[in-house]
Amino acid sequence: MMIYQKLLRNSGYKLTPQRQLIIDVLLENNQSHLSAEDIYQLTVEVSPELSLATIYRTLELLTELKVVKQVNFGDGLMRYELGDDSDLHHHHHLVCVVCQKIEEFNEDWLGEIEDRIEQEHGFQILDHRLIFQGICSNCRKNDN
Amino acid sequence: MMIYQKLLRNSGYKLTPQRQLIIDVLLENNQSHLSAEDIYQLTVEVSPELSLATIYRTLELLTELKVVKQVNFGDGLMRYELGDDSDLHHHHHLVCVVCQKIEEFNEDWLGEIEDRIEQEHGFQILDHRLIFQGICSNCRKNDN
DNA sequence: GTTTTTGCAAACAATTTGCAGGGAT
DNA sequence: ATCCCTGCAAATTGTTTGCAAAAAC
Repeated sequence: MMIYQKLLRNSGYKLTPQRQLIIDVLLENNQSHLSAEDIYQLTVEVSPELSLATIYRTLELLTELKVVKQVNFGDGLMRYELGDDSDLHHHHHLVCVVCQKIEEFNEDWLGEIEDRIEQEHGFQILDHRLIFQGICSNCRKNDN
Repeated sequence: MMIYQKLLRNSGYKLTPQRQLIIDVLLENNQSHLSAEDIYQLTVEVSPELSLATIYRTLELLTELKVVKQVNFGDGLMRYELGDDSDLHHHHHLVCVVCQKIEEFNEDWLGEIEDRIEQEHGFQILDHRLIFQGICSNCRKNDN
């Protein structure tokens, strides 16, 4: 937590209790791809006065500082995940269309593909998003 | 256009003038990744009484019938593209963060990756979305 | 005591919905 | 005559913003 205080300070921001709480929630639910509303539901128990607006503002700030990354699964809202850049670049998602659960997996084979795209299209790649939609092993067992 | 009439009929729907017009606009702007609002702007010239609500309902219907596919580039609104499934599966996007232009490219190397995921995760893949964000060749030349 | 940061409520933008009228079969 | 389809306006949802008060330095 000292880490985050320092990180904010260095950029001219303060680690307020609200921001601390939001970061805590993100840390505790690391693999969960929380939405702003999800975070609100988790913080409201601890600190009912914390407003959704503050959550959005904090997430915007943390995104700017690269503490969190926004991910859009196309389900109508933004989701946020903690993580450092090096991880995230090789980190993708499997979204189950039955139970909506999101699995993660890591791979780095996009590297060579990116090289090819840069050569063939002259397109300088900064980031990518790869999302697979399908049916997870659990739902396949319960063959819905 | 007969094709679409048949397609709708077979599913119990009618090819109304409004639906026809929306399909025409999609056909004429095939590579354009139009949003609902874009389509509205294009139809309103021809047929000013056509409402945005009808466009949304038509796009929902066409999505259901697999005539169009929704694509979410994470820019806050849904975009729609015509196309048959076989194409779309090997069809990805390069989104320029400078000029917002969207290039397309086709590749099918995700096949082997999908096989691996199915084996390792027991996850049955139905679809995927791969989007690269970066700087297009044009914007690189004008070195912004 | 100035600068951040917050909570509240209002504003906003994209999309959806309820309903009553219009059109096709 | 029924059922599908449409336009309109209102509702909904996710997110952003203006402003005045509270907190941090």
